[in-house]
Amino acid sequence: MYNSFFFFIVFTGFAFPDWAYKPESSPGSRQIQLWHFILELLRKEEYHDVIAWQGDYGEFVIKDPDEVARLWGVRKCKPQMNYDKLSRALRYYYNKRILHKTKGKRFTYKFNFNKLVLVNYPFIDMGMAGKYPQNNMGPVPQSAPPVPSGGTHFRFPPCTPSDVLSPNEELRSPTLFSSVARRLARGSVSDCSDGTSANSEVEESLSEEQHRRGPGPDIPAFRGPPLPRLPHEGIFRVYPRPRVPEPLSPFPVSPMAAPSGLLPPQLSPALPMTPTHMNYTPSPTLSPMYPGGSHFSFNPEDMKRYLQAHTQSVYNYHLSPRAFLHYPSIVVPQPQRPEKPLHLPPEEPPFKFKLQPPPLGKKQRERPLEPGSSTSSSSSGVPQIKVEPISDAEEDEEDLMVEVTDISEEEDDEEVFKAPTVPEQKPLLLFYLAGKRKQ
DNA sequence: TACGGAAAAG
DNA sequence: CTTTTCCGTA
Repeated sequence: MYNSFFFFIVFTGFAFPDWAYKPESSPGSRQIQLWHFILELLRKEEYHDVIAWQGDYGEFVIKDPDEVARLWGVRKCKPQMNYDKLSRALRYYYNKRILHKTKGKRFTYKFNFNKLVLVNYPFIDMGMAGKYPQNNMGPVPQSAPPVPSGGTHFRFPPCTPSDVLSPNEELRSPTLFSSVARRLARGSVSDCSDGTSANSEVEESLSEEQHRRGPGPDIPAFRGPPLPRLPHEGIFRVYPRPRVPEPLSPFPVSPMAAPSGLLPPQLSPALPMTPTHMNYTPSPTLSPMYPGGSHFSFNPEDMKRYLQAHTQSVYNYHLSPRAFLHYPSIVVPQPQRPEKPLHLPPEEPPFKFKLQPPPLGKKQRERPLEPGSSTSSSSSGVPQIKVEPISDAEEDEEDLMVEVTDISEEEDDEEVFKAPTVPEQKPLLLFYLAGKRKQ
């Protein structure tokens, strides 16, 4: 049922923005993208002197810009690559929300994903864990996502999502998700593919991982054994039971590994200065995720709350709902509004919005009309709008927004609605969709 | 050092 | 589309 998808997603913290789903290497995938490359370097301790997690959660510092640029150049077969160019590419991620700059800190950028999934789903292996158990010295950067390495793959709990969420709680739209499927096919990956010596370092280590067979504690993330129907599942892994933190893991201690009493403290280290704004944070005892024993416990009520909170946080952290869209059958529960149908009337948004022009890149500004584009229904009709919360001067303005994308038609993204995060326990969210355009 | 426009490339 | 390349501005 759709539930399995949804459940899986929620459960595994699959609510990453779509960019986070691109597999490191998948057949037919495209060229590797910079953000992914950065992630690769970050998870390998051999590059810790060049680039490493540092600072706030999700923050990383490029210690040696020239080297990073060089490596990138090697990977992309662009010998002329330099930090200036690389950084330009990085800046293009700002609007995409993949990254943002940590102002005041030189060469420091921050990934936009952590707050949510990583914080709430510490047991998910995003592939950030190093594969080199030895050598973990130094203080663990809190900036690194909590990634216990090793562990079993997620399994659906004994109860189905429907046990937790009633149908009407779903935010569901068949058309909405229709286009999603095709996106699944999109890959992103890597290899310059020439296999030349040029791809040395990074490539080499990657290859090593990539060619490794069979799931193991050290399996590189992004490549776990595939679960049926979930092409990307390899990206994340769930750790149902406590494990000993891996030395190399960015995190000193895996939240999951700790005894219940320690859980709370351990969850936070990852996000020291960044408030989570969760309406509900699963406690060791309450959280269905908590591996109090060897298995999950699923208290319907808790689960329900958990899921709701999670979903809410997904939006709060502006992880684009697009993430959900990858799964045609998934549905998003409406946070804090369990009993109501999800479709919010566009006319009555739960929040105050400030209309803002879409973060158009120049590309959108000047969009030559395309003759004969059958799919271009969007251009004329629905205006693209981006809504931004009026008030929310948070330290993390961006992260506090709710972002919604409408994909009623094709795939796409850019029409984004943002709603302010509702502090405390207000009902949150969401979104809804409006027109969208094809990119 | 950082940002972002422009245009080109793949 | 994403990234590369170039560049003016702050």
